[in-house]
Amino acid sequence: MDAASPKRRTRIQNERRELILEAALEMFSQHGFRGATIDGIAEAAGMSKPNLLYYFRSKEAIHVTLMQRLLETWLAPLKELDDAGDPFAELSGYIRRKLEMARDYPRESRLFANEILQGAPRIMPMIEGELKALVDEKAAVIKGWMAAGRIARADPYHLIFAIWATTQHYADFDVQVRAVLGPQRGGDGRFDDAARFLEQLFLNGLKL
Amino acid sequence: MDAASPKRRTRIQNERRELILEAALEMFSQHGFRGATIDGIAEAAGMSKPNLLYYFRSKEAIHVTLMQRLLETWLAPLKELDDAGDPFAELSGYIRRKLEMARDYPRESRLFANEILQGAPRIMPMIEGELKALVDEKAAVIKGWMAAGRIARADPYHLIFAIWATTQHYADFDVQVRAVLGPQRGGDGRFDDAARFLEQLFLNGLKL
DNA sequence: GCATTTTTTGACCGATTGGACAAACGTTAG
DNA sequence: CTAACGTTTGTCCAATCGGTCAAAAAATGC
Repeated sequence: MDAASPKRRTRIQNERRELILEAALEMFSQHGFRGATIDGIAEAAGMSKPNLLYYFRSKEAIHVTLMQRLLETWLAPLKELDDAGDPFAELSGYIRRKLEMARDYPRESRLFANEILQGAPRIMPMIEGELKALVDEKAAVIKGWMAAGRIARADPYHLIFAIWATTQHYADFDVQVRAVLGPQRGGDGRFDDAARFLEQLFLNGLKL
Repeated sequence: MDAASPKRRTRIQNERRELILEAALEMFSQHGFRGATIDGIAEAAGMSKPNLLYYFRSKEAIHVTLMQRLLETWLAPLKELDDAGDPFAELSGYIRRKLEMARDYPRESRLFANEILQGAPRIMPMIEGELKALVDEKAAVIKGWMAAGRIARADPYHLIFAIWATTQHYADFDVQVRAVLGPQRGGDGRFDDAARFLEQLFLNGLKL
């Protein structure tokens, strides 16, 4: 069986595949799936198009590999939300981790945003599967905190959406954020300002 | 002078241009600028490609027209924020209007999101001009409310970003929201649930 | 060393892209 | 009715798209 056999890869294969995925992340996150081209990715990766297609059989194969990796990174911060911890500390930590991801991995955030914007044609199963399951689980945790009177009552799903939206905004809408804040305030400090604001908004908003 | 002359248009020209813009909104918002094709837009508008190019000289001309219209609609809700009104009522009204726009004009929201995601290559001047000026003005209004001790102190720019992010999320990430909420909770009621949650979050978050 | 396997490339393919053009077709004012 | 103008289309174009293929070049195992 070919398909089931574990893929043995040479040193060069590992290196070149990383190069390609790095270049593809740049292109897909900026232009979307249809907007990105194999020629463009190949050029950015410093190799010829047939050479790229020697390592990935198609454009979609690159995208699939990228999305699979992405989702693991993506779900990690929410997985850390701990039932047994202090609700405010847990939520505060989650917001901080998500904001750090927007700061350190903006291209991954935009890649994800592009896919969802286009109707999630290639990752719908993962959204309805893994992601929904995890959100259901953590929403129940938050609901537990509310029922125990430890934080104010609010819809836990929409709370999670709000955390996603506000944090990812600083990656997905980065050029707008920087343009509106101007040269001074739009500098490196903008993430610290955002962290302070979001901490206040969510923690105050959930006070009893 | 040709460029400066006011464009006189026949009845048919007005009708067909509207048809094209409607079809283009659908395509651009789903696939981005590069991902959308003239052939696709023409087919969706029910006409041949050369016929479409009789009404718009190029793909970019359609996009520019669409973006110009969009920005007016886009800035309207924030423009209504009234210095003289009650701060909580004003902010609450602004959130409600933005959420209604996400519900009623999701394609416009996604068109805007696509453009910003790609680095705003075609509307950067408007972002740095009109949009920044309006945000500066309204941020000053909010700052005034804070200085007067009418709402809690917080960064007004990041407050506006947070309102944008949370409301537009329900248009831009609609498929994800619906998938996570599931068939029952993801129905028509999701916008009412979102409205209730955001009202609580922001108003509680800004209480003194 | 040599034979085998892996890697790289130039040339090429059919399909699609954005757009040009002239000819044909409709509409309408006089 | 007819001339002028507005509208529509079929055909064509060069460029680019995703992808193939055979052959050359480089690395590797012995």
